Amino acid sequence: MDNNLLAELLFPQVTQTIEDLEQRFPKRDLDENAKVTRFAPSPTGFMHIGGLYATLISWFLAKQSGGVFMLRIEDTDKKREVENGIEQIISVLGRFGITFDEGATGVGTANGAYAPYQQSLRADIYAICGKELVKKGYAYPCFCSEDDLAALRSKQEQNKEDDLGYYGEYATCRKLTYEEIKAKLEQGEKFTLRLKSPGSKENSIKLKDSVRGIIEFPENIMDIVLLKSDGIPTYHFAHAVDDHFMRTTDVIRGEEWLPSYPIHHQLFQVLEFPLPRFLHISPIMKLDNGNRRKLSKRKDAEAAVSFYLEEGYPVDGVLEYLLTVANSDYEEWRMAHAAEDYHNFKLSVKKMSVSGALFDLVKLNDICKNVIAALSQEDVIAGIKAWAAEYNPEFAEYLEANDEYFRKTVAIWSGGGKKARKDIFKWSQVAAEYDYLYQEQYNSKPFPCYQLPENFDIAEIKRVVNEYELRYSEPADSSAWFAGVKELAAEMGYCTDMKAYKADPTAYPGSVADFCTFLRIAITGRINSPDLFSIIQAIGEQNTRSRLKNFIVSH
RNA sequence: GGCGCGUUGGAGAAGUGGCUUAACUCACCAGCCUUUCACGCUGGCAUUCACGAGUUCGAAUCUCGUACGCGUCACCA
Repeated sequence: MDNNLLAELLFPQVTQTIEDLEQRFPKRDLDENAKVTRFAPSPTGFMHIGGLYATLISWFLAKQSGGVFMLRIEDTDKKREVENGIEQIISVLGRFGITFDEGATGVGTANGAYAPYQQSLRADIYAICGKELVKKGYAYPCFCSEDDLAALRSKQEQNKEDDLGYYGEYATCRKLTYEEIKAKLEQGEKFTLRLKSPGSKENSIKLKDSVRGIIEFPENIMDIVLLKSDGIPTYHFAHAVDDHFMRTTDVIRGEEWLPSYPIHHQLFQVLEFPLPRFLHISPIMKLDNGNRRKLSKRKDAEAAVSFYLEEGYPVDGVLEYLLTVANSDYEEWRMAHAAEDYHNFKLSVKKMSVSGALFDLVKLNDICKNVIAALSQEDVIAGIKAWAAEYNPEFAEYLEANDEYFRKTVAIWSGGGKKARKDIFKWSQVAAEYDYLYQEQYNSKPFPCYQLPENFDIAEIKRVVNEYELRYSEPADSSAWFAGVKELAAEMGYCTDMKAYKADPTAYPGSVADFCTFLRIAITGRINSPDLFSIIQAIGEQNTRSRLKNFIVSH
């Protein structure tokens, strides 16, 4: 068959050639070490934490090499698409401080010389490449229906074939003559364009993955679909065409793409495109019934990036956690460069792990605690307000109306420095964790929620609280307050000298520490809280008294 | 089932043939500091690197096999 004739029959509207595309999208004028990377999501309205992870790595590698970072939208599956999908991706990434040098900026809009960056807008480009492959004898139209393909599969399953799919002898449409094709087209039959794979299982190909090293595969033999019947390309074809014409130097993507690498390798080969570098990222896993599995969109709330925003995790904390997953020596770097911006960390491809890391929320929390603890009071206030404005309007309203009081309460537990408290790791904790500070004015949560110590009798605790309430008078300052507490504690038999107490704990009902714990429980409802005196001072005498009384009557 | 990837402590991991009696971080435990709560500090936490065999004077590091886990085999990405 004359391939040129077939190409014209299939793509009569296409007049340009790959040569034209090479000129339209010229090679980039960049330093040879500069990396051009991209994030290429489908706009399904869901940003996975793994996607953020991949983005972060791609972004670092591009930026640190003086390269280019792009956003390409892979909207080739209209069924899964979601409204505002593109905007959501851009906005969520923006919240994490990730911006693009070029790429889609919204539906149909873009910034950069290699536009469009939205695959659904690049149909002409794929058609040109498709036509070229037909001319070279590397592609042909396939008229098989879904049913035909299903029948083929079950036949192959019965034959116990190792490879299921459209290939070799099974690829019936390969054998169609020009006349048969023409007749089908004239009857209005739709076709998919398939690769005519020149591969053989006997041959092997090698991938030099940037983190995994050399991986060997048998050559691809599948006649995969290049263009769907609606003319939209499949991922594989779009990847080869776009990453070539966008001049990507490093394809960074999830490990799930590894098995289809032979297809991509072959596509680059038949298209006569030079191969970019590849880096396959291991997935972020979760332990489920003793087994590891990928973080799942359906089962795990923490799989969604929006989760961290809603919960009020500081975005830098999330990013720093992801950095430790990428390069575990990030933590050492962070300790050595406490004040430095994490963007200055040199991300190393060599140090990236090959096996999938378990997502560790506890560690994330620890990192976020440190991030918040290092913040100035003003930044803490701003962080809380910004979070509340978006996710807890009721609390935001309260903060707005009680700004002065709110600032006073924040001063109790924040402010950075060496002795910073590490009570909270996300903004949503503020109202919950410090509910005793906002009880009278903002009742988002029922109070009290007393936590009682295990080794003391409730009657004894009540005795102490009652006595304290009777003697209570507004303290002048912190040391006067504590002196009073000590005096009463001693009077009630409690040991006020910690050293003496430790030497013989059985000689006393408890220590002054225990004594304070009782008061703390009555006033704050919990065993741990910031400095008690500061709290008393913030909430005022009246509230302090009523809480002490309330504790007694409610137990 | 085919193909591919992986397996160092509870978690993330460093380590690529002798410098490792396996770093560092989180978690956990003990203690110290301390006028409460924290913060901080010190110490403990793998006689051993999935298992088996081999190469070597020497192996977590090299080779082979086994087991287990994961991924993938669409007109989805």
